[in-house]
Amino acid sequence: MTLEKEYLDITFLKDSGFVRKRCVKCGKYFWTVSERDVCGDPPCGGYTFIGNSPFKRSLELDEMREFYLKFFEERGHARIERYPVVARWRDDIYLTIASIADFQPFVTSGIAPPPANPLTISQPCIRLDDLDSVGRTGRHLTLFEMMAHHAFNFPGKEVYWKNETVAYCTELLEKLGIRREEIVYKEEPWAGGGNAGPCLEAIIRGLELATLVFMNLRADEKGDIEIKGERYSRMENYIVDTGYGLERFVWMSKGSPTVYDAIFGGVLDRIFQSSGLGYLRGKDAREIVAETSRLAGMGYQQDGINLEISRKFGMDVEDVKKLVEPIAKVYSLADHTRCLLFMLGDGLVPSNAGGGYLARLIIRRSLRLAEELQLNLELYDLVEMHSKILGFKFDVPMETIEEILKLEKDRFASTISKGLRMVERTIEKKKSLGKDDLIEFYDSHGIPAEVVLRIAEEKNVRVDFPPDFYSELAKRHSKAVKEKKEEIKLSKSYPKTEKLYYDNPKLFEFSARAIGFENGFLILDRTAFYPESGGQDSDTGFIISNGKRLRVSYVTELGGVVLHKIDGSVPLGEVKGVIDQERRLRHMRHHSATHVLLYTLQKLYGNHIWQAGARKEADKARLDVSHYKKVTDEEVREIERLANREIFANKDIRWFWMDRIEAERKFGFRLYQGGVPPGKEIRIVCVGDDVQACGGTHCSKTGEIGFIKILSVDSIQDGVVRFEFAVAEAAIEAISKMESLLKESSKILRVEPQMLPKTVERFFEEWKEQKKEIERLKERIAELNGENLLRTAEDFSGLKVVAEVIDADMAELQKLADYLSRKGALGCLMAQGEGRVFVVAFASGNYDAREILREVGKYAKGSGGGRKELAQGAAERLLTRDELASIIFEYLSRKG
RNA sequence: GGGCUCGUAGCUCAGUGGUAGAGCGCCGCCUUCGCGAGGCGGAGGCCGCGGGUUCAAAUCCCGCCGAGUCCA
Repeated sequence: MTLEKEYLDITFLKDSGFVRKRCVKCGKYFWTVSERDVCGDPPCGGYTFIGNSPFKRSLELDEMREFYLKFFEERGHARIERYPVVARWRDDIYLTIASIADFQPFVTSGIAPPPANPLTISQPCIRLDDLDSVGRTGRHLTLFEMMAHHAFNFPGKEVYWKNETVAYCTELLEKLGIRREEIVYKEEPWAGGGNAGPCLEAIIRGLELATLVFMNLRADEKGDIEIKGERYSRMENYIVDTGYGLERFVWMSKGSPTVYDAIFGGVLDRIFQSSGLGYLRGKDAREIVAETSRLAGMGYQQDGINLEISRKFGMDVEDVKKLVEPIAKVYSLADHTRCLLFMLGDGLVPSNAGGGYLARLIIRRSLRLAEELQLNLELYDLVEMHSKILGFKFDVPMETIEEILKLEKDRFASTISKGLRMVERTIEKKKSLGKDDLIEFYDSHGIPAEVVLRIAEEKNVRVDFPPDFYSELAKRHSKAVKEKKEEIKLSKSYPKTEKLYYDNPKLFEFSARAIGFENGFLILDRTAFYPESGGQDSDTGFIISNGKRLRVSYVTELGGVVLHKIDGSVPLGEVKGVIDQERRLRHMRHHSATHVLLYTLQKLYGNHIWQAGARKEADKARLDVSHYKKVTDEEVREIERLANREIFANKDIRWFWMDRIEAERKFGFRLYQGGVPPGKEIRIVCVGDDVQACGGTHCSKTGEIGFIKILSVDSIQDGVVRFEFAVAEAAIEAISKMESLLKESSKILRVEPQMLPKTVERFFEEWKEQKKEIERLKERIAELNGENLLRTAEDFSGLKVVAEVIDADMAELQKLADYLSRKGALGCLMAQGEGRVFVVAFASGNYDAREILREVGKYAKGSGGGRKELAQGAAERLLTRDELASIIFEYLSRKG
């Protein structure tokens, strides 16, 4: 089955004079009221709006945004605030890539209701897939605002569907001054993120301004609809998912050469001025840039564009490049710095891994662009300018953004200078470079290939850029197959377990009915056992059934059903549950303390601090947070002090259920530190002044936490700091442990604990001093012994031959042998060691110490090796002096 | 989340199983009226930590800690 007939029942189109046609060039279907026979979507047509806008008047970003949102507000849509560009509510993407991403997965799947229905929003989105095209094509942006209206339809409760959507779009475009004859609706099935559906693209003068998706399919291996090679089946609910490109509307309204000229005016001026490229703003340059946009819009690649331009304007291709490339860099930089404003402003912290890497990637590209343009400004100056022009409010203050950018600049500079040294050394050593070197420099050390090539050229080493560089690189990163976690499967379906711990976390005994028992897991109708979730370890305890006590060792949850792991088996019927109170109380204290600590960190450092992970156990807890700097020891003490203040203030801890939309409106996204829970109602936990969505068990006053002790602070990756801490008894235990370490150590050194640092330092210094002294003495002993041995050495045709069994360790033997060989002697020494016999042999001239050692080894059952002058090894049997001597003389006479 | 690279003197780094090195910096002496430069000499190392293999490990293997980097 195909989606074809999905387009035929849009009566609005027919009623409004639109006719379905098949493009004579690409063969795809489109709707139009005009006589045209091509769809006009590149490459079946090109941009015809540059320098010739179909709009009534030109609009700025905020004018266009407001026009759009107001248009839909007036037509019954609720205006929704934008979501962050950092998609913390998703575990499958790092960045918000579309307006619909705001509502996935819970709203689109029907688990949670939409914040309003229908709604309209202008959602900033970041897409880095076409990073290389940004600045070059005239239309690609890393960050853009997707204006949208959404309607979520459920069986028996339809808001509106295809007709209304297309009607709205048509009306909106006409209100902006676009004549109906200009509008093309092209049929193009859409798929993405596990959903799909029919879609109409609104194309005006060659530019796709809007995409109207009618999402009514979900990915399904057994589905009967195939789109782009994947199979789908129909969903019960169906969603209007539109996307109107704010920047494209503004572009078209102005008819400027590129989208960048339309939206970055002031910033572009500033970059051109500060980089000495002002001359590229002339009229000729504008015409050439406009032409590159048209060509890129037609699908031409960079080389093709340059060639066409050179033909059309009668220029040399190299001259075209010299003109076009710097301009593309200016555009990219303007784009990237705006993207950074949103990334950093919404709290993304640069990192070497995870989502933060995307921020670092953009920062480093920007720094490189700035350098290539010899920009006389800091990145921050541009970011700040974007901020002032946009007038958006961000979570993270501009001072923090400035500091982050400064730190990242320094970091990048040190990486590059380290890299340059490394490349120079390698060239020095190898005198040549190959493909593998280039790949390793980039992949392991972050040095771009063009930088390596430049240095190689300076050093007069010829290196060719391997054509398969990127494919080779990709090969190195080919994905490893992910191991799937083993999941517990239940044979029957059970009603959701009633969770008693939500209301009363201090309920430690309860009665319930056993309604299932599978694979060692007991299922109850209600329970006070807390299943492992939200980073909090599960409870343990007992189930009492028919007077028998059965241990509960682990508790987990599967789709709302709580599973109790039981040693033994339980018959169905009435049971009593008893929870390990001490363990649970520790979990509760650690959980409440985690909230206190996070709150403290956010207060101290700012809103870029987000929970990046957490774990609460009985003995300790840990909290990972995003932060762009290392935390100093002084800061740790301050954090500890402030967190304990919150505890000593004995503030109330409260929890309640709340409508999620209301909660989001009231508290914002900062609620979702531990992730976004599903459902219409969410549980809100207030620990003092901290508010979070949380399903965990908590104390009723912060004072119950007792006190908090931070045990360690580590950086688990750039931009993520891990705090390990303990509270109350667990803290006392941890402190006792450290205390006993101190006591034990001071007992060994026989000093008071407060003297430990000084004493340890003294001992360490003395130890080093004495080690050196011993070394010197051994040297001296070796010399003295060596002199003696030389005096008693036997003579073999003028050669002094030494063969002795002495009392020494390996180090002494070696020094002795070294001395003797330097004096021109030859021979072998043996000494009884622990469990084996040490042997050294030494020689000079034509003789080889290794051969002597081998001869001795034959008799003494030993092995070893070394250099020609000095060899060492070990043997099983200690030989006598005479035995040794005869082996050596035999060797000497054989050698001649 | 996955891959790769690196932890050796204060700093930058050599060192492919056999006595731990270089350059810079530091200290002393010579030279100079003094400084710089030069010459000579010297101090400075748990070779990241813990196991293992081996007669022998900075070097090979495993684990941990730390730093860097690329990809998603």
